[in-house]
Amino acid sequence: MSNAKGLKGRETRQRLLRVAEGEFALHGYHEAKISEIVKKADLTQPAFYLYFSSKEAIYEELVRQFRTGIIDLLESSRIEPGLQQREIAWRVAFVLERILGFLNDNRGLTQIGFIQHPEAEAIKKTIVDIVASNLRSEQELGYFRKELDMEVVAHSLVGAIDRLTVTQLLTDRLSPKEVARQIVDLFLNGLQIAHSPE
Amino acid sequence: MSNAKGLKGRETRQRLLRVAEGEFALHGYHEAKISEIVKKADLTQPAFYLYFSSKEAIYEELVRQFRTGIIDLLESSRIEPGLQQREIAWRVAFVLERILGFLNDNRGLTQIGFIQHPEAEAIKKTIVDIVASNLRSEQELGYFRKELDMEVVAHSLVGAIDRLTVTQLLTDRLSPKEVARQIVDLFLNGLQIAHSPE
Amino acid sequence: MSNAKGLKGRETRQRLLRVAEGEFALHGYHEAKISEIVKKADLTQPAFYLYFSSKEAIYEELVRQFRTGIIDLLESSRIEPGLQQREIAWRVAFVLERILGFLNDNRGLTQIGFIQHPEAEAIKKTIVDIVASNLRSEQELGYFRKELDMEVVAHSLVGAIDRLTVTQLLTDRLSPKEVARQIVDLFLNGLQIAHSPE
Amino acid sequence: MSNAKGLKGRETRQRLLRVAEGEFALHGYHEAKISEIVKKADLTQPAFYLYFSSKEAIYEELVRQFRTGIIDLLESSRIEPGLQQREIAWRVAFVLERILGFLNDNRGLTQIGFIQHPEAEAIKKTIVDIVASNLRSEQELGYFRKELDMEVVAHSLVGAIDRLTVTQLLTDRLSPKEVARQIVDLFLNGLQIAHSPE
DNA sequence: TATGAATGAGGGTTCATTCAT
DNA sequence: AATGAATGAACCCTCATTCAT
Repeated sequence: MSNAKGLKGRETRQRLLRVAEGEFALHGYHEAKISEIVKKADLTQPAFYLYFSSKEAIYEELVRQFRTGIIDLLESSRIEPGLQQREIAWRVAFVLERILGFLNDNRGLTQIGFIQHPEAEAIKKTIVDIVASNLRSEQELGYFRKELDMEVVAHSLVGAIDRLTVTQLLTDRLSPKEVARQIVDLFLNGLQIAHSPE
Repeated sequence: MSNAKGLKGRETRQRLLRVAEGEFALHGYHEAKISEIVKKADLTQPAFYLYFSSKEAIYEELVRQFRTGIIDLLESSRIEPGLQQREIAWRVAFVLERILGFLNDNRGLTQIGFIQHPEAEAIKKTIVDIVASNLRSEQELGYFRKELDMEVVAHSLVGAIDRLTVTQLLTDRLSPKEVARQIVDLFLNGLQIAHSPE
Repeated sequence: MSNAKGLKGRETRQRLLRVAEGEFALHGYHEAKISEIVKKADLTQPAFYLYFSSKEAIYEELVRQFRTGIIDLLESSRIEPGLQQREIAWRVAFVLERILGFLNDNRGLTQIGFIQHPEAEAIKKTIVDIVASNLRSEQELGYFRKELDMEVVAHSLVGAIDRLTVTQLLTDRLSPKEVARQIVDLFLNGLQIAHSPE
Repeated sequence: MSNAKGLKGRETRQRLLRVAEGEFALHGYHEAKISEIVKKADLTQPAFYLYFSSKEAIYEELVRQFRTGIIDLLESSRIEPGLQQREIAWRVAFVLERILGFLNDNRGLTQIGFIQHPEAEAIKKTIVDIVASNLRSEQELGYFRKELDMEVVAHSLVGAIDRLTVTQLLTDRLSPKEVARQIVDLFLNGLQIAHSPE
């Protein structure tokens, strides 16, 4: 329950977090068992409660780790104004790649905080807000079509990220860079062949 | 376990299914309690087992209802070839609207079979396959850009549907028709203002 | 609960008894399920209670059938006095064969009333009493050795019958006649080669 | 499930085994309740599952204890060849007394493993095999009558042991020694007064 | 004579959590 | 910093039995 200051204590705590991450990611909150976590961490059940006050507490801590990570990333990725039209694609792709890279590098946390936890909804909402705000800036600068509702677009983007993360990234089918490229191409240019509006 | 033939039996069974749908949708599989389901259905626990062999069995039946519904819908929505370029948007929007309408009309089932059940992943994959196959037909007919990987596009589309369903549809913010319109506009035309390719 | 007088009723009752005999014999009292009995008798559960007041009631009735049968048999088999020494073996073998024949012809009842029911102990005790009484008569007439405790002998005899019934009779390895012959030979003459007591 | 290593744990485990032995012996498998066992062992139900994985598991362990005990006893009791005719009776009586002593000293286990468990049949078969093999040796050495089927004799002997254990031993009517003496006398010499075969 | 529908009572088992050391 | 031992609180499920028709 205390943050146990000694070195050994800190290590044990980390071990529990890492094992728990794996178990939660794999089985979900309910099917993940404290008994299994401590066994894999080479500890007894009471020891668990030396470091975390409850099963929920460690789960929440993992969610917090995810949220902090992703939010920090997004905050530091605001696209500065004043870009040229053609630079935008590059810039957006770059930000997207960083996000996907983060998800890819933190698969357990992603599974927990981006997919299964009830709060995933809230986290996604936060992302959507940031993205939508970015998009609106560009829109006002005349880069994007005026008639689009940028909140809907942002939700769609997050949806695409979600699905492609689960099906391509976490299954090692595509790299973050490749996924980013395809999303950007699709979202910027759409499906249809541009028909010269004469 | 048996399908109890009389009229009353059938009604009771339906009542259990409807109540269970609500409970599972609201609380998820584990937090949903048989005791609560039967209480809301005005029955005792043993009565439950007259109609379903286990908690899992009724959950699976609900998932099956969802899958059957959505798959049937998709199968009957294949876009026939030979459309004009500008008809496509209409047609796609129409199909999309039907899908969103189904999700909207079956909120409990959607929550269970499209979001929370492990098999949701498989169901989405099936949808993706059908959609991708449709898209590739159009692509070969020259309507869509050759350089797009239609599987990735299909995943993105499903992701967008997923997110917009949860955030707009199930929260009564937008109607199926409106969501469909926006998705189609975004996916067909993209974000950027078409720059006349001189 | 009533003895249901009509013909059809009597038939149904018999069917239930026969099916129950099989189920109880095969699975024992607790593992035998009313649901299974009625299913095999092509009836519904409430119908069962038209003929028997409870699960225990039908079980007891079967035990009663067994006890009545075997006791009647024994009562009618008292060995009349005045036999010659060498006739005794024949006579005893005959009685034994009848008993074994009864057990063999009523396998289900035997399993229930002779092996598994708590009252089997009492039934065996009754048999032992009758047999011991018979044996003591012969003993007093000078046919059997004076130093033997006939109650112990009777218990041993019943034990032999028990085991040989289960292992030889009910498995169709030996016939009642053959089992009777061997038991009589063993119990009358013993294992050892008679050493002429010079 | 685990063998809980500390001293206290081992004691608790033994307590559970002893209490369970009594309950199973008295009521049989189905009527014996875990709730009653733990109450008599001064524990709560979950504690039971610290030591045994299920109700069946502890029952099986008791059966195993019985089987191991009796088989070990029998294995160490093979009658060595080369005995004089008149020593045989002594020797057989001694072995029998040991067996009956074991049954007498382990009444709960005997009830469970020798009487009520389905496997009792198999255990008895094992005993019969060992006994029959012993008997056949003596028979070949000319001590016992050639015309006897020793398997049948062995079954009869086990039957006698069974019945006399239940009716005399477990009811404190006769001692193991006395029961052994009577069985040996009966089985070796038979009922009839040896008629000098002149 | 029989059935469709339902229930009361109880049983085994699991799991997060705590006490005492 | 950690463990052996134990528990409170639930939950799913089964089965004999009954009600109403």
